[in-house]
Amino acid sequence: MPLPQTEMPGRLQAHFAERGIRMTSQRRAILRVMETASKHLDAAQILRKAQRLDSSVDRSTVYRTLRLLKRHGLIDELDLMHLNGEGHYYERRIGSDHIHMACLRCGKISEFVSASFERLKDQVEKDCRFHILVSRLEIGGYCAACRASQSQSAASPPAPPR
Amino acid sequence: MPLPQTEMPGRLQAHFAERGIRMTSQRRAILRVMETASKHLDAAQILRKAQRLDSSVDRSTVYRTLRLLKRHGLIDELDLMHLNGEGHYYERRIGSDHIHMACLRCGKISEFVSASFERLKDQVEKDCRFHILVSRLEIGGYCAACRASQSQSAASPPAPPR
DNA sequence: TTAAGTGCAAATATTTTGCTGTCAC
DNA sequence: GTGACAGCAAAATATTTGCACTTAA
Repeated sequence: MPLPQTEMPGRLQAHFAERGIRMTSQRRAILRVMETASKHLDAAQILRKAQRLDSSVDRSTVYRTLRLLKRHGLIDELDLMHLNGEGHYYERRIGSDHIHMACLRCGKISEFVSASFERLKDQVEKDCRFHILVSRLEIGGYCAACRASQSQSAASPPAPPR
Repeated sequence: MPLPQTEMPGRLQAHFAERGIRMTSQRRAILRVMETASKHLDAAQILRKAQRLDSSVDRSTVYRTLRLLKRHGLIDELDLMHLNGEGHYYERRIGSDHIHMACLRCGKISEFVSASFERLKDQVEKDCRFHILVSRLEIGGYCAACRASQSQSAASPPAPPR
């Protein structure tokens, strides 16, 4: 009886095993961090969290493992509009792609799943005869809350747009 | 008699004048580079080209000017799937957004304008009540040519997908 | 005149690499 | 046993900043 496709704990580790990729204590820690992360961690955060599980985890191992996960299409790399610095954020790839929206005023990141997005990608594949492996749609602007407060008051100091 | 809206040389400089932004010889050089660029320059390339027009242009001025242009929505910042290194690419914002597709095998960048993309953004604005200022859709995968050659021969050594 | 802009050098931030030793299989 | 993986330190890459001087408006 097949297990459900999404959110299964240990899915990343299972992937490694299936593909014959060697498992180490350090990788186990990093994979667990990625599996249990609620959202959008950058390399430094992943390092810190992984070190709590295995204090020997080194920064370079984090980068090497992230590269491995990326190459295998198991995680996605995001910019989130570079709201803080020039680094990248990572998230597990689960199910269908979603759009990331970053509020340039309050910094909130929201996500949006849209059938139109899937259709758009299908159109690209067909019209451009391009085989899509990764796709990233990131949007910057003002979220509903900030639009409201912005139009009413110039009182609360907005975070400067980058 | 009004000049055409697109591709008008000096358009960026005109923008600066309209908005009362101070013009300097260095900025003039950088703006000219952005205006005449065929495509997708990174900061180092912009620096080199600008220095040919005004040898005094410094790297920091390039970064400062790019930030200014970004803030004013006159250029877009791209990753192009980080095919070479972690830097960014810049292009003038002209007319409607386009999708960037990066071939992970041959490195070719292609572009695609799609009405569906515009509709998708409209949907996001409405459904999420989010006011979009910038959007970036980048796709990585295999272009038509590489799909063809890849399925037939393992002869030509593919550029490794990072 | 003077606020804004600049070059220069140094700092910061992020990611990668070389090397040598270790460990999973 | 051995090839893949690890830590460590140092390098490479990309971008930003502090400061004193210059310049556009």
